[in-house]
Amino acid sequence: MSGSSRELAHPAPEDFVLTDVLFALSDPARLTIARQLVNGPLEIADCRPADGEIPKSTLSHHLKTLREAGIVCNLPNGRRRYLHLRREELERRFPGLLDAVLGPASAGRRGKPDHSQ
Amino acid sequence: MSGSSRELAHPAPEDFVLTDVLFALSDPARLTIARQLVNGPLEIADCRPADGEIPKSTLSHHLKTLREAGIVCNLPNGRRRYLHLRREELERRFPGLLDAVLGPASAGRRGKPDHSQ
DNA sequence: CCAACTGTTCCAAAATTTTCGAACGGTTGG
DNA sequence: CCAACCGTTCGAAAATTTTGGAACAGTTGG
Repeated sequence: MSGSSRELAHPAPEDFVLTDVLFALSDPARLTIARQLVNGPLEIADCRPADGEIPKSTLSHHLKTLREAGIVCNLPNGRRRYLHLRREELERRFPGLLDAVLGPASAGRRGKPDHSQ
Repeated sequence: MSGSSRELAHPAPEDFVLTDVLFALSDPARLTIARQLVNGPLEIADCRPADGEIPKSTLSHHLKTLREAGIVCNLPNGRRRYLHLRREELERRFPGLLDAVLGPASAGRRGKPDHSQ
């Protein structure tokens, strides 16, 4: 009845490390995931790019990187999970960072030119 | 006589890729270098951390990563070189990003806790 | 109860990044 | 002119990250 499948560890805001946050967001796939959360929480299955192109273990690893950096919170919800941005906490720790990063729609990919804007 | 040793390639602002910028700044050594440039241009030799702990080829690679991301401009100056932040261009392309990243003095290192602030 | 479902963790291979010695290439002090 | 300098590039080894299949662990619909 209590909503507790497996609670994952989330760092406290004072333990957020700037370079870890930047690193987590420096991957196109992870940045895309973070951008999808701007409009509110999402179930993990709904964070997938297109079809089911990306293996679930790979997605899970990306989510772990985002979670350990303090960017997202991953909460159990029945047999699913909810993912949401830790906006307030990130804003307090690194003012302006999230807005600057998630604002532009130019994710791009390392090594390949980006023409999305 | 003309100040031209070897001109390095610098990307145009419209070619800056956000993930590349974030990646370049996600390394503690590179973030530190970028922070040292906030107060104005520096000769490369003056960007060194402490003594001469870091090999020059390693430093050069970090500078290359920063340069190719569009974060710094590396200009020949006699037999030395000047390094400076591309502030205006970065600000135009990714408003608020540089201020958010270079402002806090919490570089930290991946894996190790940071207590600098 | 239990089969199906969701998503994490384990493990190992592939890819990328980091590091640094050595070689090289302009530039200039003397 | 040329030896010393500064810093980049080359090349290869070490370290880290990325990827994904397989196993595992809650949760719940029927």
